[in-house]
Amino acid sequence: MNELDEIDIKLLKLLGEDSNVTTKELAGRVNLSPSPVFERVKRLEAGGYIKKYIALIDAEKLDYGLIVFCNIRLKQHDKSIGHEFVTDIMRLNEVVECYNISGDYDFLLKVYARNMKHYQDFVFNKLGSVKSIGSTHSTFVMCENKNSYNINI
Amino acid sequence: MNELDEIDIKLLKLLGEDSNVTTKELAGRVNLSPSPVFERVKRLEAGGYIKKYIALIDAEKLDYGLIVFCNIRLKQHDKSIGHEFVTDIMRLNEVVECYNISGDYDFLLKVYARNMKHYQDFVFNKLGSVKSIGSTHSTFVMCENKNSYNINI
DNA sequence: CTTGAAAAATGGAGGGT
DNA sequence: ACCCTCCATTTTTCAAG
Repeated sequence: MNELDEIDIKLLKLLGEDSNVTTKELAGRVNLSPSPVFERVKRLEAGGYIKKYIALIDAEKLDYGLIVFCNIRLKQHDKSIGHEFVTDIMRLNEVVECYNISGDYDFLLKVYARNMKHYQDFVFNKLGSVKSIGSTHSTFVMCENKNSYNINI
Repeated sequence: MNELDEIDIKLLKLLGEDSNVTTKELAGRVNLSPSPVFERVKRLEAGGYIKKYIALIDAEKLDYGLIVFCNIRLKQHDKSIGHEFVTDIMRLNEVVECYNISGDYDFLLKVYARNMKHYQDFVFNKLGSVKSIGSTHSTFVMCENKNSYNINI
């Protein structure tokens, strides 16, 4: 699969906002019949343009109302320490996202916690036992103004 | 809807990772028949535990391979300036996420750009024309090690 | 891309524990 | 209150044109 035309882009946009639409509905939106739309979507899936389909779960409803961005500086910067850090961090289910970043810190984590007490416990007991960590700096989210989960095309 | 039992949590977990599973498949995973599973999922949707279903689009495939976390400090901190900033920022389609945060900066944006040149253009021309912004600080993502998009329960 | 038809999933009725 | 089996309807999926 090489190039996407405008209809493919439109389909990606629509599915990126709501994947529960029927092929029929999608077809109506792009002025085609269901079959070609079905084929296009399958092609977008096979080509890796659509990675997967997920349900978005409301973290607040599950009493995980606190979002924290946790900056992390490693003790050392060789490859094995970095790899060790990532595998350690992957096991922590409070960590939803992990990025290797430029700047003063090495990694940025997005963390979901129930409350401050829970976050404190996370930092002291869970991060505290990850040996590759040098120091951390937490930035607390006061309000999530926008999260589209996808590129806006 | 008040309490979730273990089966509901399991269903949320499964759907949060892959929402393309059939009710039958889900039923097998939680050792129930399709009907009660179907009813539970509908209850989870109606109760707001499942916010929506989306397709995850591969940004790199669409030539948006650069992720930047952009910290923003406002000029002033009254409510109307904050509101003005958020509405201005919402219009920028490079901005995927926007958080009101604690600390040295007021907002944290997650930005998708095609490349450095595009990001430079975004900062100078798009952020540059948002009057409420005082200063910015960009942190570039070198590697996205993990992104589960959902709470890990 | 269209039509059209087989296969499968959804979503509900009715009954049982 | 919760679950099950069964069935009509809708949707998906895949031919052939």
